[in-house]
Amino acid sequence: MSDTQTRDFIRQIIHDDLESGKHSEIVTRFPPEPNGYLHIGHVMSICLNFGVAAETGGRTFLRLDDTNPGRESEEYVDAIKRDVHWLGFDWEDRLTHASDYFEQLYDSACRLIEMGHAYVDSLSADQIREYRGTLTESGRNSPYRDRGVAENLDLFKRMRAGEFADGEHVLRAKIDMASPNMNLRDPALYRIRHIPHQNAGDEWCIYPMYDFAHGLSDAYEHITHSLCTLEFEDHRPLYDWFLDQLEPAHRPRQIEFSRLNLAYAVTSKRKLNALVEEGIVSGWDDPRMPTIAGMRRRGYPVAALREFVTRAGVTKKDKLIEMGVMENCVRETLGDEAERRMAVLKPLKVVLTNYPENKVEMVEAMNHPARPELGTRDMPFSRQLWIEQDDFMEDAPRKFFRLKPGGEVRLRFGYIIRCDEVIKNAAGDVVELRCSYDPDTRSGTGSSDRKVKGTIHWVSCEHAIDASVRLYDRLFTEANPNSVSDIHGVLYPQSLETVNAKLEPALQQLAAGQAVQFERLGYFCPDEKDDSVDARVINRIVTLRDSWAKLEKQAMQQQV
RNA sequence: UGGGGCGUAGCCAAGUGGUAAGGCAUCGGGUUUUGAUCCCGUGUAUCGCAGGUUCGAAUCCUGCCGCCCCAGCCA
Repeated sequence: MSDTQTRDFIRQIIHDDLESGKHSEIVTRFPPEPNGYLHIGHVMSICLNFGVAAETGGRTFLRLDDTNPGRESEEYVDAIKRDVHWLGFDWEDRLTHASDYFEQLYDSACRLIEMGHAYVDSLSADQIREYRGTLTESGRNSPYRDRGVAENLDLFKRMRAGEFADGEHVLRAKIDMASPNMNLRDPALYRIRHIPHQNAGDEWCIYPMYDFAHGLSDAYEHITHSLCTLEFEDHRPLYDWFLDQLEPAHRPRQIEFSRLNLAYAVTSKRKLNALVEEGIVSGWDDPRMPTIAGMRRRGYPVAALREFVTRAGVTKKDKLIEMGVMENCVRETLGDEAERRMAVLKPLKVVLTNYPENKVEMVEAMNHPARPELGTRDMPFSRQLWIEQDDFMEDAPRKFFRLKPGGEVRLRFGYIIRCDEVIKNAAGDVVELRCSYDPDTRSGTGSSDRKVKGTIHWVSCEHAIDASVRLYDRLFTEANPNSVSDIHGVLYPQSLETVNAKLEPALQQLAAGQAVQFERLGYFCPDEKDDSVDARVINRIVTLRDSWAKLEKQAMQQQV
């Protein structure tokens, strides 16, 4: 990053620390708890932590913050590693766990006891809550607060040895029960949990709390800048308190930034988990989920995600970013990269009455209008074609320049056709169009320059491939579902629509994870789990921008 | 009614005492065999409000208002 560019406030601090010589190398860490899948909010943190280190030639640790074995699991550890890698970041040999430091943490706790800064409390959880006071009233000292050093040390050792049941005792820091900052009212340091740990096995039955473990882990790893979200801001005095008391060789600095919230998406782990548990979505990687796994399966490119968090910025202001920003990032990267193909999502049959019965000709179609080097492909053209239902309207408004009775339209890369007859079923639905084509208008030939207002996409019936296409939309009707206590009331029932689509033959070769643009519709890619050569299952990543749909919507609103 | 943080256009966001960048959205227009892309143009922002300091304030001071976070043996 050049000096003339503006830096966010964290990069500014880091820049200053390098310039002043406070640090010669920047070391950061991304510290997820393995109790759920990573989501869009984590993308921000990952890009920030790995980004600032990479930009300054520093290093970043991927540290699994696994201090609460009751809700952590191997599955989440694996998913986290996969997701960070997929985003393009490499921790090399710096994959660590808070649990790697349990022994050192235990020693530090003993030292705190020896210094008279920690004690074993034997109050119950409920009693501790009572003694803590409220936001406006100070707390009271526990009757066990003045136990002697020897007794505390003995009890703590016996806690570790497994002599007590869960909840019988807890190790607490001795700070200030009258502090206006609740975090300083003798916070818990260790609790007893007789359950095995995903990484440490059953070596321990006492586990450190986040506040105690986090800052010290940062110190052990020589982290220079410990970046976290705003809700930890009033933990910083506690973070610093541990460093002040224990004086580790390296002193990290905690800096807080605001979380990134995406409109119409939840990032609360509890709510994400509920969506999965209750079967509202198919899993953590459901393409509608704002999880990294979900977005990957949906087909969002890494470059788009990284661009998105860059556009969101790093500040301390609460933010709720419009879905359109994300969609645009996806469109921009895919617009450049994705080859074009044709597919019909909601088919309507067109018969070209003046086209020979058994004739098939190949028309040449460009793979990318702005990148001729990507070449062309041949598409079969024949008497019976599928077109999009939305591309025909019986009583069309003046500005509708697609097919209408008596009207003309160009078939992309093919001929101009005219709609002569509309066939309906008994219910009055349009089931087929009889059209005639103009043989002089074949695309690319000398006489093909006759102009018509509209161009529509099509697929030859005889050659079409059937596919199940999943059309995704937002999961919620509420812009900020994070703020809603019961998400069930704000679920969007149409978040998934599956259609039986018709694909052009070249799509047979579409590989897993390969995104293409279906012309005039949007960007699509095969589903990484459900797609197969025999039964294609394709996800819609995002629609194309659609100014016609916008006009229609405005017209509707004006009528109301 | 304790403590901490934040308030610049619809959504993000620069700006750090010298007269409000940029992006996305919006709205016009042009090009176009994707109503896409691309290209042009488009914003009376009382810089949360009110006072004060100053030749000069989004930037400094005071008071107020609004929003977010904290009373887990969660992170």
